Amino acid sequence: MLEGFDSPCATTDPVFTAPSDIFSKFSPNEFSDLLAIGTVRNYEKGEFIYHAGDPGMNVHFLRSGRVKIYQNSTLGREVILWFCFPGEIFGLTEVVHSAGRAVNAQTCERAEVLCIARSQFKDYLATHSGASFVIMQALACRMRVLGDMLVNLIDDDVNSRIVKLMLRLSACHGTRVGNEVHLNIRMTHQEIADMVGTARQTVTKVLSELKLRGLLSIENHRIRIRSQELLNEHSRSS
Amino acid sequence: MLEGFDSPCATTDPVFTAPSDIFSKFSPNEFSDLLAIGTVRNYEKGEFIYHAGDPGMNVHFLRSGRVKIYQNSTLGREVILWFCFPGEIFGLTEVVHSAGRAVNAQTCERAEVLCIARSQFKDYLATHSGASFVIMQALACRMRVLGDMLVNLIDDDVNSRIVKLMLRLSACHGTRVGNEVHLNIRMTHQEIADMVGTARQTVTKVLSELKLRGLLSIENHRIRIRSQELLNEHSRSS
DNA sequence: TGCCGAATGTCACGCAGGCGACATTTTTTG
DNA sequence: CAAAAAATGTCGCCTGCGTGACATTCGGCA
Repeated sequence: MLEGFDSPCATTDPVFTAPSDIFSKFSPNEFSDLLAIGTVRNYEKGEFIYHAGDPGMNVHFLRSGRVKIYQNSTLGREVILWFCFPGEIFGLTEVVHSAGRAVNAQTCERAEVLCIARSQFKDYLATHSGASFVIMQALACRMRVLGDMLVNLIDDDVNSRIVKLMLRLSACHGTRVGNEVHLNIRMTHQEIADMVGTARQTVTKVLSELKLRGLLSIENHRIRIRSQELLNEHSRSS
Repeated sequence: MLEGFDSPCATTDPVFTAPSDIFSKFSPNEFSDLLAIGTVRNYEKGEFIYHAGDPGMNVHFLRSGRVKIYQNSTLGREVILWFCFPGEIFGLTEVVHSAGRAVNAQTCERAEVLCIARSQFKDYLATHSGASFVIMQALACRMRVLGDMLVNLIDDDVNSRIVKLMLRLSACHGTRVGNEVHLNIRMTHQEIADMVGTARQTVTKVLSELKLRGLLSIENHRIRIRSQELLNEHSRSS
Protein backbone atom coordinates (compact mmCIF):
# COMPACT_ATOMS: atom_id res chain seq x y z
CA MET A 1 0.00 0.00 0.00
CA LEU A 2 2.72 2.45 0.88
CA GLU A 3 5.14 2.09 -1.98
CA GLY A 4 8.30 0.66 -0.52
CA PHE A 5 8.16 2.54 2.70
CA ASP A 6 6.73 1.01 5.81
CA SER A 7 5.82 3.81 8.13
CA PRO A 8 6.88 2.76 11.61
CA CYS A 9 4.10 4.28 13.66
CA ALA A 10 1.48 5.77 11.43
CA THR A 11 -1.10 5.98 14.14
CA THR A 12 0.76 7.95 16.73
CA ASP A 13 3.13 9.97 14.65
CA PRO A 14 1.36 12.41 12.40
CA VAL A 15 4.57 12.96 10.52
CA PHE A 16 4.06 9.69 8.75
CA THR A 17 1.28 10.15 6.34
CA ALA A 18 0.62 8.00 3.35
CA PRO A 19 1.27 9.36 -0.10
CA SER A 20 -1.77 10.14 -2.14
CA ASP A 21 -1.51 8.12 -5.27
CA ILE A 22 -5.10 8.39 -6.29
CA PHE A 23 -5.01 6.34 -9.44
CA SER A 24 -3.98 3.27 -7.56
CA LYS A 25 -7.09 3.54 -5.42
CA PHE A 26 -9.50 3.96 -8.28
CA SER A 27 -11.39 1.06 -9.73
CA PRO A 28 -10.64 0.35 -13.39
CA ASN A 29 -13.73 2.07 -14.69
CA GLU A 30 -13.48 5.00 -12.32
CA PHE A 31 -10.10 5.39 -13.90
CA SER A 32 -11.09 5.02 -17.51
CA ASP A 33 -14.07 7.32 -17.12
CA LEU A 34 -11.72 9.92 -15.75
CA LEU A 35 -9.36 9.55 -18.66
CA ALA A 36 -12.28 9.92 -21.02
CA ILE A 37 -13.16 13.43 -19.86
CA GLY A 38 -9.61 14.71 -19.55
CA THR A 39 -7.03 16.12 -21.90
CA VAL A 40 -3.42 15.09 -21.61
CA ARG A 41 -0.94 17.92 -21.69
CA ASN A 42 2.83 17.84 -21.70
CA TYR A 43 5.04 20.32 -19.95
CA GLU A 44 8.75 20.93 -20.11
CA LYS A 45 10.89 21.27 -17.02
CA GLY A 46 10.18 24.51 -15.20
CA GLU A 47 6.96 25.32 -17.05
CA PHE A 48 3.99 26.67 -15.15
CA ILE A 49 0.76 24.72 -15.17
CA TYR A 50 -0.92 27.66 -13.54
CA HIS A 51 -0.06 30.82 -11.65
CA ALA A 52 -1.51 32.30 -8.51
CA GLY A 53 -4.26 34.65 -9.56
CA ASP A 54 -5.36 32.67 -12.59
CA PRO A 55 -9.08 31.91 -12.69
CA GLY A 56 -8.53 28.21 -12.11
CA MET A 57 -11.15 26.30 -14.01
CA ASN A 58 -9.37 22.97 -14.24
CA VAL A 59 -8.41 20.10 -12.02
CA HIS A 60 -5.20 18.24 -12.74
CA PHE A 61 -3.89 14.77 -12.25
CA LEU A 62 -0.21 14.13 -12.59
CA ARG A 63 0.60 11.19 -14.80
CA SER A 64 4.35 11.47 -14.80
CA GLY A 65 6.98 13.90 -13.64
CA ARG A 66 6.94 16.09 -10.57
CA VAL A 67 5.17 19.31 -9.75
CA LYS A 68 5.90 21.92 -7.13
CA ILE A 69 2.96 23.70 -5.52
CA TYR A 70 3.93 26.97 -3.94
CA GLN A 71 2.92 30.47 -3.04
CA ASN A 72 5.26 33.34 -3.37
CA SER A 73 5.38 35.71 -0.54
CA THR A 74 5.61 39.43 -0.20
CA LEU A 75 9.26 39.36 -0.84
CA GLY A 76 10.60 36.89 -3.26
CA ARG A 77 10.24 33.79 -1.24
CA GLU A 78 8.79 30.70 -2.83
CA VAL A 79 6.92 29.01 -0.04
CA ILE A 80 6.58 25.43 -1.18
CA LEU A 81 3.47 23.82 0.22
CA TRP A 82 4.04 20.41 -1.27
CA PHE A 83 5.33 18.39 -4.19
CA CYS A 84 3.07 16.31 -6.39
CA PHE A 85 4.10 12.91 -7.63
CA PRO A 86 2.54 10.69 -10.28
CA GLY A 87 -1.01 9.72 -9.41
CA GLU A 88 -1.67 12.79 -7.33
CA ILE A 89 -4.35 15.37 -7.88
CA PHE A 90 -3.75 19.09 -7.70
CA GLY A 91 -5.52 22.33 -8.37
CA LEU A 92 -8.68 20.95 -6.84
CA THR A 93 -8.87 23.41 -4.00
CA GLU A 94 -9.43 26.42 -6.15
CA VAL A 95 -11.81 24.76 -8.55
CA VAL A 96 -14.15 23.59 -5.92
CA HIS A 97 -13.92 26.79 -3.98
CA SER A 98 -14.63 29.73 -6.26
CA ALA A 99 -11.98 32.52 -6.19
CA GLY A 100 -8.88 32.15 -8.35
CA ARG A 101 -5.72 30.16 -7.87
CA ALA A 102 -4.04 30.73 -4.54
CA VAL A 103 -0.85 28.99 -5.52
CA ASN A 104 1.53 28.34 -8.38
CA ALA A 105 2.01 24.94 -9.95
CA GLN A 106 5.31 24.53 -11.69
CA THR A 107 6.94 21.39 -13.02
CA CYS A 108 10.27 20.29 -11.54
CA GLU A 109 10.95 18.19 -14.59
CA ARG A 110 9.21 17.21 -17.82
CA ALA A 111 5.67 16.18 -16.89
CA GLU A 112 2.48 14.75 -18.28
CA VAL A 113 -0.74 16.06 -16.85
CA LEU A 114 -4.35 15.06 -17.19
CA CYS A 115 -6.42 18.19 -17.26
CA ILE A 116 -10.15 18.23 -16.54
CA ALA A 117 -12.60 21.09 -16.73
CA ARG A 118 -14.38 22.14 -13.59
CA SER A 119 -17.88 21.36 -14.79
CA GLN A 120 -16.96 17.99 -16.20
CA PHE A 121 -15.19 17.09 -13.05
CA LYS A 122 -18.18 18.05 -11.01
CA ASP A 123 -20.34 15.74 -13.10
CA TYR A 124 -17.77 13.03 -12.74
CA LEU A 125 -17.87 13.30 -8.98
CA ALA A 126 -21.65 13.23 -8.97
CA THR A 127 -21.67 9.94 -10.86
CA HIS A 128 -18.66 8.29 -9.22
CA SER A 129 -19.15 8.40 -5.50
CA GLY A 130 -16.29 6.02 -4.83
CA ALA A 131 -13.92 8.37 -6.58
CA SER A 132 -15.28 11.29 -4.55
CA PHE A 133 -14.36 9.52 -1.43
CA VAL A 134 -10.85 8.73 -2.57
CA ILE A 135 -10.33 12.34 -3.47
CA MET A 136 -11.57 13.46 -0.09
CA GLN A 137 -9.01 11.15 1.40
CA ALA A 138 -6.31 12.84 -0.59
CA LEU A 139 -7.46 16.25 0.59
CA ALA A 140 -7.64 15.03 4.14
CA CYS A 141 -4.15 13.68 3.90
CA ARG A 142 -2.84 16.97 2.65
CA MET A 143 -4.62 18.89 5.38
CA ARG A 144 -2.95 16.73 7.90
CA VAL A 145 0.46 17.46 6.51
CA LEU A 146 -0.26 21.16 6.39
CA GLY A 147 -1.35 21.07 10.02
CA ASP A 148 1.85 19.34 10.86
CA MET A 149 3.94 21.89 9.06
CA LEU A 150 2.16 24.59 10.95
CA VAL A 151 2.82 23.14 14.35
CA ASN A 152 6.35 22.57 13.30
CA LEU A 153 6.87 26.17 12.29
CA ILE A 154 5.24 27.46 15.39
CA ASP A 155 7.26 25.77 18.00
CA ASP A 156 10.47 24.33 16.75
CA ASP A 157 13.81 25.94 16.20
CA VAL A 158 15.46 25.92 12.81
CA ASN A 159 17.38 22.73 13.37
CA SER A 160 14.37 20.69 14.20
CA ARG A 161 12.29 22.30 11.47
CA ILE A 162 14.79 21.07 8.93
CA VAL A 163 14.98 17.62 10.41
CA LYS A 164 11.23 17.28 10.45
CA LEU A 165 10.96 18.49 6.90
CA MET A 166 13.25 15.69 5.87
CA LEU A 167 11.18 13.18 7.77
CA ARG A 168 7.96 14.47 6.30
CA LEU A 169 9.30 14.26 2.79
CA SER A 170 10.65 10.78 3.44
CA ALA A 171 7.30 9.62 4.67
CA CYS A 172 5.48 10.84 1.60
CA HIS A 173 8.05 10.46 -1.10
CA GLY A 174 10.92 8.38 0.17
CA THR A 175 11.94 4.92 -0.89
CA ARG A 176 13.63 2.61 1.53
CA VAL A 177 16.99 1.23 0.42
CA GLY A 178 18.65 -0.98 2.99
CA ASN A 179 18.35 0.96 6.19
CA GLU A 180 18.39 4.27 4.44
CA VAL A 181 15.54 6.27 2.96
CA HIS A 182 16.23 7.94 -0.35
CA LEU A 183 14.47 11.06 -1.44
CA ASN A 184 14.46 11.63 -5.13
CA ILE A 185 13.51 15.23 -5.01
CA ARG A 186 16.18 17.59 -6.19
CA MET A 187 16.18 20.53 -3.84
CA THR A 188 18.50 23.46 -3.44
CA HIS A 189 19.33 24.88 -0.05
CA GLN A 190 17.34 27.92 -1.00
CA GLU A 191 14.22 25.86 -1.58
CA ILE A 192 14.63 24.09 1.71
CA ALA A 193 15.08 27.42 3.42
CA ASP A 194 11.86 28.65 1.87
CA MET A 195 9.99 25.63 3.11
CA VAL A 196 11.01 25.98 6.71
CA GLY A 197 11.23 29.73 6.84
CA THR A 198 14.89 30.33 7.39
CA ALA A 199 17.92 31.73 5.59
CA ARG A 200 19.81 29.82 2.96
CA GLN A 201 23.03 29.99 4.95
CA THR A 202 21.40 28.43 7.95
CA VAL A 203 20.26 25.47 5.88
CA THR A 204 23.79 25.01 4.61
CA LYS A 205 25.07 25.00 8.15
CA VAL A 206 22.49 22.64 9.62
CA LEU A 207 22.76 20.24 6.72
CA SER A 208 26.52 19.98 6.86
CA GLU A 209 26.28 19.38 10.57
CA LEU A 210 23.87 16.50 9.96
CA LYS A 211 26.14 15.11 7.29
CA LEU A 212 29.07 15.31 9.67
CA ARG A 213 27.18 13.36 12.26
CA GLY A 214 26.39 10.72 9.67
CA LEU A 215 22.65 11.18 9.92
CA LEU A 216 22.23 11.88 6.24
CA SER A 217 24.14 12.20 3.03
CA ILE A 218 23.58 14.02 -0.21
CA GLU A 219 24.18 12.46 -3.58
CA ASN A 220 23.84 15.09 -6.31
CA HIS A 221 21.07 17.05 -4.65
CA ARG A 222 19.29 13.89 -3.62
CA ILE A 223 19.08 13.33 0.08
CA ARG A 224 19.58 10.01 1.81
CA ILE A 225 18.51 9.56 5.36
CA ARG A 226 19.46 7.15 8.09
CA SER A 227 15.83 7.36 9.15
CA GLN A 228 16.00 5.82 12.56
CA GLU A 229 18.75 7.97 13.94
CA LEU A 230 17.17 11.09 12.54
CA LEU A 231 13.91 10.13 14.14
CA ASN A 232 15.50 9.91 17.52
CA GLU A 233 17.15 13.20 16.91
CA HIS A 234 13.90 14.95 16.20
CA SER A 235 12.17 13.79 19.33
CA ARG A 236 14.75 15.61 21.40
CA SER A 237 13.78 19.21 21.80
CA SER A 238 17.24 20.77 21.39
CA MET B 1 -23.72 34.71 0.89
CA LEU B 2 -21.07 35.90 3.27
CA GLU B 3 -22.98 36.62 6.41
CA GLY B 4 -22.73 40.33 7.02
CA PHE B 5 -19.23 40.75 5.82
CA ASP B 6 -18.49 41.83 2.32
CA SER B 7 -14.99 40.76 1.53
CA PRO B 8 -13.34 43.61 -0.32
CA CYS B 9 -11.16 41.71 -2.73
CA ALA B 10 -11.79 38.03 -2.44
CA THR B 11 -10.14 37.21 -5.71
CA THR B 12 -6.78 38.78 -5.18
CA ASP B 13 -6.39 38.65 -1.42
CA PRO B 14 -6.20 35.13 -0.15
CA VAL B 15 -6.68 36.41 3.36
CA PHE B 16 -10.36 36.81 2.69
CA THR B 17 -11.93 33.45 2.55
CA ALA B 18 -15.56 32.71 3.00
CA PRO B 19 -16.78 30.96 6.12
CA SER B 20 -17.91 27.42 5.69
CA ASP B 21 -21.45 27.24 6.88
CA ILE B 22 -22.33 24.01 5.25
CA PHE B 23 -25.92 23.71 6.35
CA SER B 24 -26.86 26.85 4.52
CA LYS B 25 -25.61 25.35 1.30
CA PHE B 26 -27.46 22.09 1.64
CA SER B 27 -30.78 21.51 0.01
CA PRO B 28 -33.63 20.80 2.44
CA ASN B 29 -33.56 17.07 1.97
CA GLU B 30 -29.79 16.83 1.97
CA PHE B 31 -30.15 18.45 5.34
CA SER B 32 -32.91 16.31 6.73
CA ASP B 33 -31.26 13.11 5.52
CA LEU B 34 -28.17 14.16 7.36
CA LEU B 35 -30.09 14.82 10.55
CA ALA B 36 -31.69 11.42 10.23
CA ILE B 37 -28.41 9.52 10.46
CA GLY B 38 -26.84 11.65 13.18
CA THR B 39 -27.05 11.80 16.94
CA VAL B 40 -27.20 15.15 18.68
CA ARG B 41 -24.85 15.54 21.60
CA ASN B 42 -24.47 18.37 24.05
CA TYR B 43 -21.23 19.53 25.53
CA GLU B 44 -20.43 21.91 28.34
CA LYS B 45 -17.89 24.67 27.99
CA GLY B 46 -14.37 23.31 27.82
CA GLU B 47 -15.37 19.71 27.19
CA PHE B 48 -13.48 17.67 24.66
CA ILE B 49 -15.30 16.24 21.70
CA TYR B 50 -12.24 14.23 20.87
CA HIS B 51 -8.54 14.11 21.67
CA ALA B 52 -5.55 13.67 19.44
CA GLY B 53 -4.80 9.98 19.31
CA ASP B 54 -8.41 8.83 19.57
CA PRO B 55 -9.46 6.40 16.87
CA GLY B 56 -11.78 8.92 15.24
CA MET B 57 -14.75 7.09 13.86
CA ASN B 58 -17.19 10.00 13.70
CA VAL B 59 -17.75 13.13 11.72
CA HIS B 60 -19.25 16.13 13.46
CA PHE B 61 -21.36 19.06 12.49
CA LEU B 62 -21.62 21.98 14.86
CA ARG B 63 -25.18 23.09 15.45
CA SER B 64 -24.53 25.73 18.04
CA GLY B 65 -21.65 26.98 20.12
CA ARG B 66 -18.03 27.19 19.18
CA VAL B 67 -15.28 24.62 18.92
CA LYS B 68 -11.53 25.00 18.93
CA ILE B 69 -9.48 22.65 16.77
CA TYR B 70 -5.89 22.42 17.88
CA GLN B 71 -2.80 20.30 18.19
CA ASN B 72 -0.61 20.44 21.19
CA SER B 73 3.01 20.60 20.58
CA THR B 74 6.05 19.03 22.15
CA LEU B 75 5.99 21.45 24.97
CA GLY B 76 2.72 22.71 26.22
CA ARG B 77 1.70 24.89 23.35
CA GLU B 78 -1.82 24.64 22.02
CA VAL B 79 -1.45 25.33 18.35
CA ILE B 80 -4.92 26.36 17.25
CA LEU B 81 -5.56 25.48 13.64
CA TRP B 82 -9.03 26.96 13.43
CA PHE B 83 -12.30 27.66 15.19
CA CYS B 84 -15.54 26.06 14.15
CA PHE B 85 -18.78 27.98 14.11
CA PRO B 86 -22.36 26.76 13.74
CA GLY B 87 -22.92 25.00 10.45
CA GLU B 88 -19.35 23.88 10.07
CA ILE B 89 -18.10 20.35 9.76
CA PHE B 90 -15.14 19.02 11.68
CA GLY B 91 -13.37 15.78 12.35
CA LEU B 92 -13.75 14.80 8.73
CA THR B 93 -10.08 14.66 7.95
CA GLU B 94 -9.33 11.78 10.24
CA VAL B 95 -12.40 9.79 9.42
CA VAL B 96 -11.81 9.79 5.73
CA HIS B 97 -8.13 9.18 6.12
CA SER B 98 -7.53 6.18 8.33
CA ALA B 99 -5.09 6.80 11.22
CA GLY B 100 -6.43 8.34 14.44
CA ARG B 101 -7.22 11.90 15.35
CA ALA B 102 -4.42 14.32 14.66
CA VAL B 103 -5.98 17.15 16.59
CA ASN B 104 -8.06 17.98 19.63
CA ALA B 105 -11.58 19.36 19.40
CA GLN B 106 -12.64 21.25 22.48
CA THR B 107 -15.66 23.47 22.99
CA CYS B 108 -15.13 27.13 23.79
CA GLU B 109 -18.62 27.35 25.19
CA ARG B 110 -21.67 25.14 25.59
CA ALA B 111 -22.22 23.43 22.25
CA GLU B 112 -24.59 21.18 20.37
CA VAL B 113 -23.03 18.75 17.96
CA LEU B 114 -24.44 16.41 15.34
CA CYS B 115 -22.37 13.27 15.41
CA ILE B 116 -22.30 10.81 12.53
CA ALA B 117 -20.59 7.44 12.29
CA ARG B 118 -17.95 6.96 9.64
CA SER B 119 -19.71 4.24 7.74
CA GLN B 120 -23.07 5.98 7.73
CA PHE B 121 -21.45 9.15 6.57
CA LYS B 122 -19.75 7.33 3.76
CA ASP B 123 -23.08 5.99 2.62
CA TYR B 124 -24.58 9.41 2.89
CA LEU B 125 -21.91 10.86 0.63
CA ALA B 126 -22.41 8.09 -1.87
CA THR B 127 -26.09 8.89 -2.17
CA HIS B 128 -25.90 12.69 -1.93
CA SER B 129 -23.42 13.91 -4.47
CA GLY B 130 -24.45 17.54 -4.04
CA ALA B 131 -23.56 17.34 -0.39
CA SER B 132 -20.23 15.75 -1.23
CA PHE B 133 -19.37 18.70 -3.33
CA VAL B 134 -20.31 21.20 -0.67
CA ILE B 135 -18.14 19.37 1.81
CA MET B 136 -15.23 19.37 -0.59
CA GLN B 137 -15.67 23.09 -0.84
CA ALA B 138 -15.41 23.39 2.91
CA LEU B 139 -12.24 21.33 2.94
CA ALA B 140 -10.82 23.37 0.10
CA CYS B 141 -11.58 26.55 1.94
CA ARG B 142 -9.80 25.31 5.01
CA MET B 143 -6.79 24.22 3.00
CA ARG B 144 -6.53 27.65 1.61
CA VAL B 145 -6.52 29.22 5.03
CA LEU B 146 -3.93 26.78 6.24
CA GLY B 147 -1.74 27.61 3.27
CA ASP B 148 -2.10 31.24 4.09
CA MET B 149 -1.15 30.71 7.69
CA LEU B 150 1.91 28.87 6.55
CA VAL B 151 3.14 31.58 4.27
CA ASN B 152 2.40 34.04 6.97
CA LEU B 153 4.48 32.18 9.51
CA ILE B 154 7.30 31.69 7.11
CA ASP B 155 7.98 35.20 6.10
CA ASP B 156 6.43 37.77 8.35
CA ASP B 157 7.65 39.23 11.57
CA VAL B 158 5.62 38.96 14.72
CA ASN B 159 3.79 42.23 14.27
CA SER B 160 2.47 41.36 10.88
CA ARG B 161 1.68 37.80 11.91
CA ILE B 162 -0.63 39.13 14.56
CA VAL B 163 -2.23 41.67 12.27
CA LYS B 164 -2.87 39.06 9.64
CA LEU B 165 -4.31 36.69 12.17
CA MET B 166 -6.83 39.35 13.08
CA LEU B 167 -7.71 39.90 9.45
CA ARG B 168 -8.07 36.22 8.80
CA LEU B 169 -10.36 35.75 11.74
CA SER B 170 -12.39 38.77 10.73
CA ALA B 171 -12.85 37.43 7.27
CA CYS B 172 -14.12 34.09 8.47
CA HIS B 173 -15.90 34.97 11.64
CA GLY B 174 -16.32 38.70 11.83
CA THR B 175 -19.50 40.70 11.64
CA ARG B 176 -19.41 44.20 10.26
CA VAL B 177 -20.79 46.91 12.53
CA GLY B 178 -20.52 50.37 11.04
CA ASN B 179 -17.00 50.56 9.77
CA GLU B 180 -15.72 48.17 12.35
CA VAL B 181 -15.55 44.41 12.26
CA HIS B 182 -16.39 42.62 15.48
CA LEU B 183 -14.97 39.27 16.35
CA ASN B 184 -16.94 37.36 18.87
CA ILE B 185 -14.28 34.90 19.75
CA ARG B 186 -12.97 35.17 23.25
CA MET B 187 -9.24 34.76 23.07
CA THR B 188 -6.50 35.20 25.62
CA HIS B 189 -3.15 36.62 24.71
CA GLN B 190 -1.70 33.20 25.30
CA GLU B 191 -3.97 31.65 22.71
CA ILE B 192 -3.09 34.31 20.20
CA ALA B 193 0.56 33.74 20.91
CA ASP B 194 0.10 30.05 20.27
CA MET B 195 -1.56 30.71 16.96
CA VAL B 196 1.18 32.90 15.58
CA GLY B 197 4.10 31.25 17.29
CA THR B 198 5.32 33.93 19.61
CA ALA B 199 5.54 34.67 23.32
CA ARG B 200 2.58 35.86 25.34
CA GLN B 201 4.38 39.05 26.32
CA THR B 202 4.97 39.95 22.72
CA VAL B 203 1.28 39.65 21.95
CA THR B 204 0.48 41.95 24.85
CA LYS B 205 2.92 44.48 23.52
CA VAL B 206 1.84 44.38 19.88
CA LEU B 207 -1.82 44.49 20.79
CA SER B 208 -1.52 47.50 23.06
CA GLU B 209 0.43 49.25 20.36
CA LEU B 210 -2.38 48.61 17.89
CA LYS B 211 -4.92 49.83 20.41
CA LEU B 212 -2.90 52.97 20.96
CA ARG B 213 -2.86 53.66 17.27
CA GLY B 214 -6.61 53.23 17.17
CA LEU B 215 -6.52 50.32 14.78
CA LEU B 216 -8.44 48.03 17.07
CA SER B 217 -10.09 47.88 20.46
CA ILE B 218 -10.90 45.14 22.87
CA GLU B 219 -14.21 44.85 24.67
CA ASN B 220 -14.07 42.08 27.27
CA HIS B 221 -11.82 39.78 25.27
CA ARG B 222 -13.71 40.47 22.09
CA ILE B 223 -11.74 42.22 19.44
CA ARG B 224 -13.04 45.03 17.26
CA ILE B 225 -11.16 46.04 14.20
CA ARG B 226 -11.08 49.17 12.10
CA SER B 227 -10.75 46.89 9.15
CA GLN B 228 -9.67 49.28 6.48
CA GLU B 229 -6.84 50.82 8.40
CA LEU B 230 -5.63 47.46 9.55
CA LEU B 231 -5.66 46.23 6.01
CA ASN B 232 -3.42 49.05 4.96
CA GLU B 233 -1.19 48.30 7.88
CA HIS B 234 -0.75 44.73 6.84
CA SER B 235 0.39 45.49 3.34
CA ARG B 236 3.38 47.33 4.70
CA SER B 237 6.19 44.93 5.35
CA SER B 238 7.52 46.52 8.54
C1' DT C 1 36.70 20.91 -22.62
C1' DG C 2 36.38 25.06 -20.86
C1' DC C 3 33.39 28.94 -19.47
C1' DC C 4 29.90 31.08 -16.73
C1' DG C 5 26.11 31.28 -13.74
C1' DA C 6 24.14 28.89 -10.02
C1' DA C 7 24.65 26.47 -5.85
C1' DT C 8 27.37 25.76 -1.67
C1' DG C 9 30.41 27.01 2.26
C1' DT C 10 32.13 30.15 5.87
C1' DC C 11 32.38 34.08 8.73
C1' DA C 12 31.31 38.28 11.82
C1' DC C 13 27.84 41.56 13.18
C1' DG C 14 23.54 43.06 14.91
C1' DC C 15 18.94 42.88 16.55
C1' DA C 16 14.12 40.94 16.91
C1' DG C 17 12.04 38.78 20.03
C1' DG C 18 12.14 34.75 23.61
C1' DC C 19 12.34 34.24 28.46
C1' DG C 20 12.28 35.14 33.44
C1' DA C 21 10.60 37.96 36.99
C1' DC C 22 7.74 40.78 38.56
C1' DA C 23 3.27 44.13 39.68
C1' DT C 24 -1.52 44.82 38.61
C1' DT C 25 -5.96 43.83 37.11
C1' DT C 26 -9.77 40.86 35.98
C1' DT C 27 -12.39 36.69 36.49
C1' DT C 28 -13.82 32.65 38.76
C1' DT C 29 -15.32 30.11 42.63
C1' DG C 30 -16.32 28.51 47.09
C1' DC D 1 -17.98 38.93 48.95
C1' DA D 2 -13.48 37.54 49.93
C1' DA D 3 -9.78 34.63 48.38
C1' DA D 4 -7.62 32.22 44.76
C1' DA D 5 -6.62 31.78 40.04
C1' DA D 6 -6.08 33.51 35.65
C1' DA D 7 -5.10 37.08 32.52
C1' DT D 8 -2.71 41.38 31.43
C1' DG D 9 1.11 44.81 31.63
C1' DT D 10 6.01 46.13 31.86
C1' DC D 11 10.95 45.59 31.95
C1' DG D 12 15.79 44.12 30.79
C1' DC D 13 18.88 40.64 29.60
C1' DC D 14 20.67 37.38 26.29
C1' DT D 15 20.74 34.38 22.36
C1' DG D 16 19.24 32.29 17.78
C1' DC D 17 19.50 33.31 13.56
C1' DG D 18 18.93 36.81 9.75
C1' DT D 19 21.96 39.61 6.90
C1' DG D 20 25.76 40.99 4.01
C1' DA D 21 30.01 39.84 2.02
C1' DC D 22 32.82 36.98 0.49
C1' DA D 23 35.55 32.48 -1.52
C1' DT D 24 34.81 27.98 -3.58
C1' DT D 25 32.78 24.30 -6.11
C1' DC D 26 29.47 22.36 -9.23
C1' DG D 27 27.19 21.41 -13.52
C1' DG D 28 24.95 22.70 -17.84
C1' DC D 29 25.80 24.42 -22.23
C1' DA D 30 28.54 26.50 -26.25
